[in-house]
Amino acid sequence: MTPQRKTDRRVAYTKLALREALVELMQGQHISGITVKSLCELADINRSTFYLHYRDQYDLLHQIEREVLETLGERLASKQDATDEMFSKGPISLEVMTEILEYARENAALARVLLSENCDFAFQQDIMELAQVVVILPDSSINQRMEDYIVTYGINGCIALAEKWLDEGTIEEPAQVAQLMLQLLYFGTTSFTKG
Amino acid sequence: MTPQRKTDRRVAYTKLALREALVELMQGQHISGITVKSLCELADINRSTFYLHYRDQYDLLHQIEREVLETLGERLASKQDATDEMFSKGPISLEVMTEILEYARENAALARVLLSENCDFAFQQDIMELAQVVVILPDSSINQRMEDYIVTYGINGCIALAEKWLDEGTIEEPAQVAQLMLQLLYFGTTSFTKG
DNA sequence: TTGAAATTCAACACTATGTCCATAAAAATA
DNA sequence: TATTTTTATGGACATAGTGTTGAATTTCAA
Repeated sequence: MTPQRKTDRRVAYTKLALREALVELMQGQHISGITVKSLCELADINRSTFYLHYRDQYDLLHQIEREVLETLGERLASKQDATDEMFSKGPISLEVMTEILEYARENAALARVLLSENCDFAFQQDIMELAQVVVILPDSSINQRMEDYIVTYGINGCIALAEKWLDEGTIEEPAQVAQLMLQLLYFGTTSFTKG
Repeated sequence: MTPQRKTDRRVAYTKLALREALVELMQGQHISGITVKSLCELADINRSTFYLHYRDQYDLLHQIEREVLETLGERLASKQDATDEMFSKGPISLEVMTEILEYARENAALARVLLSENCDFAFQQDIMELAQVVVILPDSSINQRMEDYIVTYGINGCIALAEKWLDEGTIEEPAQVAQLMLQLLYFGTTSFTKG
């Protein structure tokens, strides 16, 4: 009987080292420009060992992405339960957006890389889907095409804002940034204009 | 006396062929994953000839980018003269935004590639700087950090919207899309809500 | 038509790839 | 602790792209 084999310490270390190496290298270049050799040299892992676990650098990246989404999903689940009663199908709540930004801050280096242009996967969309972002108010009078444009606008604006926030060291509090995002999303820039 | 040597037809053809090959390949993959060899095979140009004109694939891309910015800049110059009197330092005008989108539509394949994630250069920022985007109204009461966040949000939202518009075949008219962008920028999503 | 310029072609050393196998090291288990 | 299983290492291999070179060829402009 082999009751769910525990993960070998060596495997755990190998994966951890390669993960950290990838995040470090992706701070400076796009995933498709990163060689398996450079990854292994930085991680001090034999190149043969790499191929024992991953197909290529994309495979490694995707596995990291999957893990992040899973972890974040679990964190959001509890928060969303609380707000589901109020907004069964409404715009994203301040609580959920704040929770996402708090998670991003706690894993800043990783989050920066995954949101950056050095990441080829459509990771951003996944995050926002996870957050059940419904940008448009339910009683809108516009058609589907317009709505899609507006969602695209809002999601990408928020992601770019988050990336800038991370790049500059997350000076503001997550709740503050979440507040800014939602205000921009719903009321635009003129809501910041001096009366 | 060599009075501005005319460009050799052969050189012109070589550059054109390589340009088109790059745009085609970049529809499917990131610039850093494109090999010089594949470029030359698609363009049916000898690899030695490539190196006669460009250092690598990035060099080729940057030259294209420079050319596009120059051409667009000239087109915007005339439009901006007209609006400069009204908004010496205000938000981007509907005319300028429309002009940008018209140019993008006329060069859709190229524009899609340059705005996509397959392009590593910060091409988007350059375009918006060229358009002298001032997102915030001049009499705003917020500080510099907030203003920067808001500009980032707006620019990236607009670019993502434009990219989607291009990807789907530029069904709407440029003026229509420009109108949508400015409304989102200034008044947010709630301005689309049914009264 | 002729000289100049651009392109082609073959060859070069160099580097990364993905795979393989034998060996060594470490972990899990009896 | 001793043994077995698993994992990591190191070397070798053919393959493919890189950037450069020099000679031959083609095309252009005048």
